[in-house]
Amino acid sequence: MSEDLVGYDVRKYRTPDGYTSDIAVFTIISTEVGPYKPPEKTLKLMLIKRAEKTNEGEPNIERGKWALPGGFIKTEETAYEAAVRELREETGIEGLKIKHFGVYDKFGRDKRGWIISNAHYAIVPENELVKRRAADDAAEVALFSMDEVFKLDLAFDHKEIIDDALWFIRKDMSLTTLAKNFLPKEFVLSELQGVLLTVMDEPWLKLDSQFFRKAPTLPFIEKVMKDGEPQKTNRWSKNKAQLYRFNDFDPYVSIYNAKY
Amino acid sequence: MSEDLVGYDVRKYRTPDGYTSDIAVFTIISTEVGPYKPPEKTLKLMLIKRAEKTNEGEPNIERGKWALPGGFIKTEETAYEAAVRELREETGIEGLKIKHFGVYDKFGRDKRGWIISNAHYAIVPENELVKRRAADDAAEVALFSMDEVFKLDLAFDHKEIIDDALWFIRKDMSLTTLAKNFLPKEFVLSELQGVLLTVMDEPWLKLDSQFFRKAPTLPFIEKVMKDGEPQKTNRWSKNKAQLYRFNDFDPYVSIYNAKY
DNA sequence: GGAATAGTGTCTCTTAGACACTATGCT
DNA sequence: AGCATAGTGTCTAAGAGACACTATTCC
Repeated sequence: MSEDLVGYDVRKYRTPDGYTSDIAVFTIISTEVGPYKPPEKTLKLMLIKRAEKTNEGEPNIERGKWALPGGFIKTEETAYEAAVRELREETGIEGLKIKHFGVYDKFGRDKRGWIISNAHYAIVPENELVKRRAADDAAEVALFSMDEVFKLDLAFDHKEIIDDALWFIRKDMSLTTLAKNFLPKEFVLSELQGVLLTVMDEPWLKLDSQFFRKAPTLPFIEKVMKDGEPQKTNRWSKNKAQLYRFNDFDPYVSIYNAKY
Repeated sequence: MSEDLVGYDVRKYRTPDGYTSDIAVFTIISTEVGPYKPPEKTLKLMLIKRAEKTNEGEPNIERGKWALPGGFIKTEETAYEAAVRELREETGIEGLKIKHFGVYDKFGRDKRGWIISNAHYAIVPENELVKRRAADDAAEVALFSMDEVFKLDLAFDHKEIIDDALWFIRKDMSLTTLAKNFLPKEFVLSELQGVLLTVMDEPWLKLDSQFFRKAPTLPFIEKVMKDGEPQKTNRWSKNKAQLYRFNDFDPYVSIYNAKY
């Protein structure tokens, strides 16, 4: 502690015992259900199984339980930078959407002392997940659907953090173009529909005729064109389908002129 | 630090030197412009002037500059609880809307060491602000309009925090019923219009005929009734105006079915 | 032809947006 | 009467929602 801090009552203003970043890594996994059919999509969360022993051979805290990847923040690093670094260390992936969504600082949440955790969520396109690998004190890495996650024995207060992460993902999926982080650069309307349906539950998304009419008019996506010709693919169907991409339009909505 | 933490490299995983809460206290001040006229409303922020000396007589850090109220978090307290406590200590007000919106943990933001700040915003209805008083190391308290705030010499990285707070207030005003925290329990449509206009800038809000037609249909406000009769007031006009209140409806919007 | 994906045609009903108009009450 | 606030009447055009219909391609 620097000398300027003398004069503050240490008993009253205790400094934290640790400062960490945790990351809820989400992806949407496509399960092929047959040729020329859009695959089923499921939202999955990456968790690691905590090792039995630390690197020093001591019994690890919360050993054997499933936990969010994360760890202590290094000197001269912010919580966000630590999240980026840890995601790279534990999965080998870079350049992803990472967002800070909360602070968990309740005394007693970690038995080792007053440990403050900064919670982030990250979105990984599924094709990037191939090269993931366990690291450091992580014994095992696995993907779970949300149903499965809440049946697990989770470490620390990670159940609460995951609950909150899910809430933020749903909110940001509705209010921002977060969906683009789950999709390839160029995609087909049924892929967008599939991603939205893994998280949102609005009737017009399910009715094809409504969705296919409305979606092309959304101001934040546009047809992929090449030499003046619209580009199409038959990735998922016998019939060719138009490719779309997200543009830079920044949507803004308000409850005061929404539909209800 | 508890014994379970031995084994972690202290040079690599430095613990923070301090953990604080800062609060951006907003209010909307009405300036009377004449009898039977709706008052002009202005968004204001409460700031305190940092004292020249600490309680111990030492020269204070960032002395003389204007700063957000806040302070160190006590043992076994969360950042949110500290914000509630500090707002009470510095203004004498309780039971307000307080929301955490960010963490400021960049190394070097405070010259005393690695001090992490949890930023909150709070909304105060203007009539509550009468009883405010300076406290602790605060020499002076004052309200500033946003124009004035950004001309001041602000302490630490508080300019950045205030910028962000303003962004969150605007967003939450559009997306939640935050406006109700600026209004009395029962209000008149022109009051709601005034509050929204201090922060938002949408054309239909300014056009009376559109606003007065649309607002009564919003699902989250309702007419105040008494004995089956709609309650009216002539608080602001010669003509009697209908009173409204917020109900418990929780609005939900999405960019995918909004208007553009 | 059959089956599946990817759309389009057309109708109805509601709402946004614009602008003129009425209602009330104080001076 | 004049003026200010607080609304309402009425028209037009755009969009939501529903359902039937077409288009393409593989088997």
